[in-house]
Amino acid sequence: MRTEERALPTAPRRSRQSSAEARDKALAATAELLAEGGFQAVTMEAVAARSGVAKTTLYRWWPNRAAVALACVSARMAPIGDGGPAGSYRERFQRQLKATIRLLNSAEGQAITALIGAKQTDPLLAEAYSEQIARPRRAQTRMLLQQAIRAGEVAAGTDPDLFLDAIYGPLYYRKVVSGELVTDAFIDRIVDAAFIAFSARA
Amino acid sequence: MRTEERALPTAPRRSRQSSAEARDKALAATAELLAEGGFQAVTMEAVAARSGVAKTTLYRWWPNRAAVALACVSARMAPIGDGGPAGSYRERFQRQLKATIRLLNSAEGQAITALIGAKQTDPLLAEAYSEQIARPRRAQTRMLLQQAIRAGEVAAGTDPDLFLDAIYGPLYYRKVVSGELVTDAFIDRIVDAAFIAFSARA
Amino acid sequence: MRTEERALPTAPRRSRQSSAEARDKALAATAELLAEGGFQAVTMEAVAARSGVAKTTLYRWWPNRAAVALACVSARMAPIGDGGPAGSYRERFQRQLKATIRLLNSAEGQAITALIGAKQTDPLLAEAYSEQIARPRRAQTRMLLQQAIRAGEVAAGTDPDLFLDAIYGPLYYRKVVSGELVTDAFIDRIVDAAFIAFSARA
Amino acid sequence: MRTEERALPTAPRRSRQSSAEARDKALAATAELLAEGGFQAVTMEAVAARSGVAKTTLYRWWPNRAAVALACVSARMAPIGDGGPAGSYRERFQRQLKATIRLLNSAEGQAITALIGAKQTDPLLAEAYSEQIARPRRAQTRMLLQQAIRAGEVAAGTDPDLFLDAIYGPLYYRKVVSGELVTDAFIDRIVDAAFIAFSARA
DNA sequence: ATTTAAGCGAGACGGTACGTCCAGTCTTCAT
DNA sequence: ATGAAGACTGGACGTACCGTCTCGCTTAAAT
Repeated sequence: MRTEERALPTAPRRSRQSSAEARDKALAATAELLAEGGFQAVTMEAVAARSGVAKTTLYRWWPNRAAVALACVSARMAPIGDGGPAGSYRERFQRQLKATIRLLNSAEGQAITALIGAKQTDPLLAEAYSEQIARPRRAQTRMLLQQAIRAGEVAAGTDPDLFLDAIYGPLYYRKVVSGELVTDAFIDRIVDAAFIAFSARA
Repeated sequence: MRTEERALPTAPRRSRQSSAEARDKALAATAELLAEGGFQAVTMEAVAARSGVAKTTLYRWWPNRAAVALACVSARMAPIGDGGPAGSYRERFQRQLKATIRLLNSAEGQAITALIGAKQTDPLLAEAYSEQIARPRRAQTRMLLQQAIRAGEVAAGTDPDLFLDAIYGPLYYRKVVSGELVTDAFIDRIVDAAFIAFSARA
Repeated sequence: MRTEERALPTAPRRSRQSSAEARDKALAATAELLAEGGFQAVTMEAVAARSGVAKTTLYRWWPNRAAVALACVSARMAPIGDGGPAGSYRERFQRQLKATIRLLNSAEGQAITALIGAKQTDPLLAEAYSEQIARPRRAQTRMLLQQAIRAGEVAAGTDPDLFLDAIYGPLYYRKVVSGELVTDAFIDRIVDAAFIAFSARA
Repeated sequence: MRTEERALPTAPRRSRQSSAEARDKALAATAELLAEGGFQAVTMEAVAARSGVAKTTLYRWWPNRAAVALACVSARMAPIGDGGPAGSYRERFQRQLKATIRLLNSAEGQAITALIGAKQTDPLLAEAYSEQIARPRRAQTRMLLQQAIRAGEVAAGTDPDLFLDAIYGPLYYRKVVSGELVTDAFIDRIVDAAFIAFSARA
């Protein structure tokens, strides 16, 4: 079960009907290319050829291939769940992180890590990633944390970003930096550790 | 992709003087290019032009530009310190992480994060990165952790990789994924949390 | 970088104007562009942007950029003079050719030679050029020649086109084909030669 | 712009073999394209596609499509004849001009007039045209004229360029500027006129 | 002392993709 | 219902690097 679906900050404000059509065709083709060959396969030429949208039009709307891929991922990425209503907040976080790693391991997730990779050398992409991917997801997880704090499972004065980085950090670190497999057991123990360190009684 | 240089095919290795010379010139040029324009500037053409080493020769030793950059960084990166002898192991870890983030924030660090970015879509580079950068550093930090365990500051049964990912994960997460600034206070608190969660008495 | 679509410019100001008004504005803009950057600068996009006339409207009136430039030149080109009343017809022709070469050397003349260039690969433009530029001018010079014939300076049976091509040909040849400078002395001698060859006594 | 291939730097003792091969293939494809669709059809993309030579390589040797077409025409254009040995010099010039107009009316000639057109707005092409097409042909016709002068058919003091422009000018004028048909009779009469105007007795 | 071939510089080559410009067409919307 | 605004497809442009491929040259090792 999902919480209420928040609209992503993508507000397609278009004044031309056909522009939305071209945009949709382009993003659909991008999604196909992502699924087939990953981020590498998302070249402007390929998107243009696949979608029937002229390259000129692609460049009218996005400055480069990373922006296209980002728009595609951002538009299609399922919103983060709240881990369901059942169980403790510790368990809900564990479910949330497991959902996250499943997403990152999917074909769509390959696009996300590729975008994280690409933004290391592209400040504009980094900014766009923050706005469209990182911040919305962080906002959602922060809400769950605040509930956990109100429920007394996490200490009252806990810095939300510190806590969330403490649990999401190891996950992304393994996925993006060290390349080690992220197991459910790893997630359980990382979340356990955070709930110990930031427990109300600590 | 191979880590350092490729093995020469023939056993009777004629140690030609200039091969090492060409390799050194190439890496020196790479270091300059990294400093000047980051990883983006390290193209095979630029390295060849800058170093006076023929492109052919570069490809004889490295399969692509990422491998060259990796060899350069790997050769020049200072080994991780052990945090110095003074103070508790908690403090030594904090010093070690602060040294790490200073490295990542340097010009050389831009190359490292760029390589982490590039390896998201290049499995051979990912493997080479693991071999040359990640594993050696992890081995060093694991030794420090084992000392901390022997000293009783960390619980005896602690999984070293779990503990180390718990402290390095948030650091790299901020640097590579979220892009937020990594402050000394953040490091202190992350390490504090890990020492609480994995303390001997837990 | 923009994530979704780039911002559309605001405040679309639309006001209707008469067709003649649009045509005049377009030709005025064309004249400016011709003066600034020659025929190369006369693109439909540039004329539209400069004049405030929509590209659609330009295409309603002219089939392509060459036609626009031609219309501009044709509308603004001073009619050929008759060399003034004074002197012999030989001298009047010499004055007329000198005026022609001065025109061709002017900024407007650059447009004319560019149009002559463009019509080599554009039959419609070639036809339009003939109608609007070549024929009217030839008609004027033919009248002068007929006067010269009546005055006895040129032989009675002279084919007008042959005579006129004999004097205008070398001028345009130098200007358009060989690129050599056309001096007043060259014109004098070419006209002299024609008057010798086609003199009444020949 | 360079005429044929760009000057190799120093020490061109490198294998010119492969470069000549690519050059030949490119020019052969260009000739086909010229024959099929005229100068318009000679695009770098088309030459590359047709010849199997990479676009990069085309740009290595020629700066733009006009230069390619020029190199093609220049390499394949038959040298001007001397009009054959028989008859008077007047007749030899008439034969020479008739051969010239036949050339200009051929498929190859379309390329020449198109190049003359293109050079109106491309100074580098204009220079290359002069060097490779105009000057060599003028040198040949000037030799014939000098023989005519020595033979007493043309006055001794005649300026060669003036005489030659007087006969070639009307030909090119009709072909390039006015678009009128150039008949054999027209050529005969133009040459007659020049021989009258510049006759030894004049 | 003479081969001999590995390693080298130089750089041309076929390619892929880039990002841009402009052409000419088509749709929408305001007046 | 006209015409300005401007989005669209499409073709070609000229550039940057890629990774591959001869070439000859140099020189150390093995004769």
